Amino acid sequence: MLELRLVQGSLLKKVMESIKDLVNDANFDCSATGFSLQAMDSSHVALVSLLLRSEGFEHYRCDRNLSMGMNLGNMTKMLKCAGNDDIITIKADDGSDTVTFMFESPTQDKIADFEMKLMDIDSEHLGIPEAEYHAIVRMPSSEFARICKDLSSIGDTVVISVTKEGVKFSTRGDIGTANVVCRQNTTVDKPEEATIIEMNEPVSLTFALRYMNSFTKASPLSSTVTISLSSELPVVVEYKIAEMGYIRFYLAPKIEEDEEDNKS
Amino acid sequence: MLELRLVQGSLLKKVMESIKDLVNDANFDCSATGFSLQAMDSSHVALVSLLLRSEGFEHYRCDRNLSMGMNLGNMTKMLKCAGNDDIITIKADDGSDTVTFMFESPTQDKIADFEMKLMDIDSEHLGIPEAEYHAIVRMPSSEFARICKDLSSIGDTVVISVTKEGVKFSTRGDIGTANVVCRQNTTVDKPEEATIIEMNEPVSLTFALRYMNSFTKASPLSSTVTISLSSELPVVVEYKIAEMGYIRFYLAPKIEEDEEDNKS
DNA sequence: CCTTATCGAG
DNA sequence: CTCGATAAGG
Repeated sequence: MLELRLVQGSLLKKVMESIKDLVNDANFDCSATGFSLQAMDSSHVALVSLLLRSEGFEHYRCDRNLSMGMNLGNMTKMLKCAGNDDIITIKADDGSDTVTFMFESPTQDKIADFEMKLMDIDSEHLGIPEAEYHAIVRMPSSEFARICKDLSSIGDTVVISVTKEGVKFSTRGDIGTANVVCRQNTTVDKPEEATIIEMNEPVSLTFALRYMNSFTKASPLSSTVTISLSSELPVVVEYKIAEMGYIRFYLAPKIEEDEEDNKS
Repeated sequence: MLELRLVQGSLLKKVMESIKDLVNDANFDCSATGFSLQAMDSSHVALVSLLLRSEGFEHYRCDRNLSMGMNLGNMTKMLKCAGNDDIITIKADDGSDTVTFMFESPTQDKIADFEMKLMDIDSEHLGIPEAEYHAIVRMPSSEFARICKDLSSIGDTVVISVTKEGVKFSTRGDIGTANVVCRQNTTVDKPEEATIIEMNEPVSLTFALRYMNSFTKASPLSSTVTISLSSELPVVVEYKIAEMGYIRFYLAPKIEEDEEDNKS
């Protein structure tokens, strides 16, 4: 028996909006710890890792670990039927091949339940080792989204280079080149507007903008984004989910032929 | 000679927006009582009935009964040329095969007239008998619209079931099922937010969501909608038009094979 | 937060 | 051309 009651239902709606374009089907894993998902994108290039901790739910009952295979498109359709300030409850009976989403309007006058078929999905659950990163950049999520969108109108890939002074996003395309530099800046009115760079070692890595632009769909979940970079490691783009956990996107850097001199 | 002056011209614009997708051509009937229309939708499944009483017009002159066949698409095009707070006057000379729409801006700085050709349309004017309904539900029109839209992302038909406690809207589709229950609720701040159920007998009927979603295009005309249901009778979905009349949509229930036991 | 208007995609 | 999604206003 599973029953998870999330008062701020819009969180789940936003989570789905941010991964449904990347992943078609995935297993949601439910344990005493929380509600989580780990999945490769459909072209097996990027990885999504979601955690919603049990403490973030108003009510969290999960009698035994459960892995529920869902079609994220269908799940998104159903969640779109929830109002933005509805309370969402996820329910599943043991051994059932369906999951039920219940939406309660704030006034309790309207109660909806949507039942969705579950599916069997093979998935290797990858252990993701904690790693030391050469550089960690924290910046406003909207600014990162804007930069990725802007650069993708010029080129297909972005080179992210971090030095003590700042982080540079560069691209190159048929019509020209573009560089956007964000200086470290901690002297802002609001902490979420800061750009903070923790750097042990300069790093410069190339990524496909197509994926970056997918990741930025999670921007509504958090006002800041954290980008963790190490040479030869996948970049981690993380959006914290207030009081609950995070959504993290992993993407391997491109090894560019004309950047051999970046290798040490 | 016909001359109808409607100060709140936006009413007529909204009326046209709410029926132009359902009906292509129709006769507008003009008498001392008012300006009215009755028409089957193009697939002869639903029926629209509009009444704008003469008292609702600032000036209403209709020397003799007149039936004017109009192409509603063309009429809508012309009405779109009226500002939302323009005064609209409908004019027709006796025996003329045209109708003129005159739009006056509130400041009288701009006066437009659009002349449209009339057409001959056969139409059996159906007498719609007043009926006793098993159940009448009044609820916010926006809520009804939202429910029909949400359910149509899951299935094609909606089962509307009324009990004393509330009204339930249900559907079923490939990806799962959905039920939305609205409880009777009269204790709200504003009367137009209430959900009121008058029920003589429980009723459960099935309708095509495609038509329901067409009907809800009339939501801007009224903050509440009234749904009148009886087994074996067409449902009536009514939007009152303040001070003037109503627009009513009639739709026959589907007789579902697997619901034979609903028949008494 | 809901409604409406404008824009972009299929 | 219709629709959905987004952005602005109430």
